[in-house]
Order: sequence, then structure tokens, then C-alpha cells
Amino acid sequence: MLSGMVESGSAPRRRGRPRKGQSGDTRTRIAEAAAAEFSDKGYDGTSMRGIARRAEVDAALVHHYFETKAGLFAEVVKLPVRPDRIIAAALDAPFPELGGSIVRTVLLAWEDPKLKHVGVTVLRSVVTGSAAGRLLRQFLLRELMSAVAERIEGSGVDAEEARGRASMVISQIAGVLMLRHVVEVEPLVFQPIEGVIAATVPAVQGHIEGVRVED
Amino acid sequence: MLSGMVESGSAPRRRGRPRKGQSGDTRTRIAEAAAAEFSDKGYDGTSMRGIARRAEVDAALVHHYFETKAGLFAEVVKLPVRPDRIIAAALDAPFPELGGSIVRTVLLAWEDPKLKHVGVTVLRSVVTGSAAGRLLRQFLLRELMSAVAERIEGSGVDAEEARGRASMVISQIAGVLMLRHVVEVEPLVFQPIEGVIAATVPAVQGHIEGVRVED
DNA sequence: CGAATTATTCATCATATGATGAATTAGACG
DNA sequence: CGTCTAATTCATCATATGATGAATAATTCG
Repeated sequence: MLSGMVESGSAPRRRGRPRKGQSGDTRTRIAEAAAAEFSDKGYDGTSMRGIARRAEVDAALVHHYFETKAGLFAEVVKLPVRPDRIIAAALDAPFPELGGSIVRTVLLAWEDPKLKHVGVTVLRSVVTGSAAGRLLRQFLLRELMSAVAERIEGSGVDAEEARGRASMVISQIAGVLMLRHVVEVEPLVFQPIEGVIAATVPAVQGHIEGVRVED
Repeated sequence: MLSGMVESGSAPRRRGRPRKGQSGDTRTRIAEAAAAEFSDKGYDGTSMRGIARRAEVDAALVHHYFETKAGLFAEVVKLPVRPDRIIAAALDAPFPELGGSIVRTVLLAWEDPKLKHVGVTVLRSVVTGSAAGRLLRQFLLRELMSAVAERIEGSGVDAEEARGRASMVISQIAGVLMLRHVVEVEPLVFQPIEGVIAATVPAVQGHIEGVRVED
């Protein structure tokens, strides 16, 4: 065995700058590796070294491009989409179809793998309550939830009631996203998305309209 | 950290076995500290030293009582609950009231702080996908979800459809538990539990009965 | 060409962690 | 009393982690 040889396949990479064209956009490769890693293992479970390994790059290079781990995370989570925009569009629907519009919009968006990666990361870190997650939580709740609440309020419900309904809407959608994309529960993962939507819409519309059980 | 200096108040505890009556059941104190810590920070985020600190005890003592971290975790999430029993009882209800029974049972159970601690821990680690969580996930899905599915199937729905409905039931309940107890979203946290139940039941009953939207 | 810049790896640090074994003090039991 | 065992802290290890500062090799630009 030659001196530098390390076990599995990975040739000990050369030391300086590589000749042109050799490596595609490394920075992007790292960011993508990070997204995947964060999505798989959550913020705390992910290590800079793990990201480096996945990107086939030295760990120091990760630090070179993105100063700190938190920085990397921030950049990864800085969505390729503007969730507030998406939701805003979804909210622009007549009241009786609001549920359908929201559910369809959100669930379809999550079918896009890129958005799903980020979404899973966000959900995970919100649930984890990690330092990184606290900011996201604030954003999600302030921006998204109150957007929904305001739309409901706009149809003649008082503010407090509207917030209650909005949180139920979110609870149902979050539950489905969790089971389908994060926990990956059997029936939900393999069902075609249209089926999931069809099953989710009535519940959400019910929440929007404030269906309650009487004691 | 400087070695000997102990900042806030805590006198450097004495070294051998303490005189009688001095310390209540230390083992239990540690287990409770662990439960709280796991519930707050998730499996990975929790450290043996952190638990020790919370229990006001040397870290080695934690290892003395519970060999490994995984062992401690197992013991903590095992303790007070037999979720299968709880669910089984909830499933023993006439079909039109099934939703109410399940929702009421589960949501009320979670109002008990002890169970809540464990529950939050379980949810967190299932979502996190940590090593510890994988076992729990299997258990939850196999035991709980298929219990619900079988009950639904028992009312004359085919097996596949029943599993689909069961997963929707769980998605709704999980969503509410998440928002109320894990993420602690404003409106849901402060609402009286009866209000939350009233808002959740119709959605869940709808899932049980397989309400769909037609295209 | 030569200097500056960029892309990359290497070597290393300080810290936190899970774990282990020894030391110390007290109660239990004969 | 003396011995055994239980409860407790202390000292330490090996490892992983985030981070930093070289060192090295290529590209760019004046």
C-alpha cells in the first residue's frame, strides 16, 4: 500500500487549487450537501465534517465559504422561495374554497424536492427547539399563521377566534407534512399527492369555518 | 471553565455517601431531571452532564444508576405510560363517537405534566430521526396507528383505505399535540383544553368516516 | 512575467461529551 | 467492633466537534 492511501476509494485529494473545470461549483455543492445533511439529521445532528464528507471536500473549506455553522444553516434555509408570497397567493381565494387553495398550494409546493429539503429542515429545527429553530419559529408563526388568521378575520370573525381557527388549520397541515415528509409514515408517503390533498381539504375547510362539536 | 471555581451558590458537595435522609430518592431525582432535559432539548441536545447539573449531582452518579445515556433514555420514555392501553380504551366506542373518544383521551392524557414530558420527548425524537427515535417510531406506527386502522377496518372499510384514514387521524392529532405542547403556539397553548378538543373532534371524526373532496 | 487572489488541504486548538475506575464517606449487618 | 456494600464525588480518557491559521497550488490581472 502506498503511504497516503486511505481505505475506501477516496483518493487523498491534492493540496492546492485544482486545475480549471475539475470541480464544478464547489460552493454550491457544499450548500447542497449541507441542505441534505440538515434535512436528514437536523441542525444539531449535522456536523461540519459530515457536510464536508458528503461534499467530498475538506472540512476547512466549508468554513472557508460559510464562516460558521449557523451561517451555513441560515444560507441553506434562506428559501429558494418566499413562503409568505406563496401563502399570500393561496389566501387569495373565495371563502368556501380557501381550504382547498391553502392545502393544495402548500402540499404541492412540498412535492418539489428542493423545497422539501428546506422544509424538512425547518420543521425539524422548529420542533427541536434548537437555537437555530427559534428564529424560524418566530418567522413562521408571525408571518404565516397571522396571514391565515387575518384572512379568516376578514370574513367577519373576531380576531381571537380567527387566531384559534388559524392555528387549527396549521395544526392539520403541519401534521400531514410531518407524517408524509418528516416521519415518512407508510400510507401517507406512498399515496399520490392528490389523494392526500383530497383527504386534507375538508378538515382544513372545517377549521376555517370554525366547525365545533357541541358539549 | 476554571476547575475549582463554582460560580453560582452551589457549594462543592461532600465526597462520600451522604448522611441519611439528606437526599431523597436520588435515582428518581435523576430520572426526573433527565425526563425534563430530554423533553426540553431532545435526545441529542441533552448531555449527561446537563442532567447531572439539573439533578444537582455529579455526572458520574448518573452513569452509576443508569449505565449509558441510551439506557437512561429508554427508562425515561418507558416509565409511566402504556400508550397501547390508553388507545385501546379510547377505541372502545361506537363509531359515530370514535373521533370524540380518541381525541378526548389523547388530548386529556397529554394535559398530565408527567405524561406530557415523556410525550414531548417521544415526539421530538421521532421527528429528529435520532437513533433513539427510530425504535419509538416503529412502536408508535405499528402499535398505535395499526390499532386505529383495525378499528376503522372493523366497520367495513377495506384495509388499505382504513390505513389511509388512520394516518389522517394521526396527522391531525399529532399536529395539535405538536403545536400545543412541542412548538407551543400561542393560541393553542392558552386555550382551555376543552376548546381544543371541541375544535379537533370534527376533523378527526371526518377522517375516520373518510370524508373526501370530489375533484 | 510577477503579484495578488482564489481554491483547496493540513495541522492544530480549545472545548464538550460519554464513559470508566478509583477514592471517599456512610449505612447495614454480623 | 469489623467488614461489606451503597452512595457519592474526583480524575481522567478517548473521541468528536467548531474553529483558525498556515501551507500549497492554480487562476487572474496589471
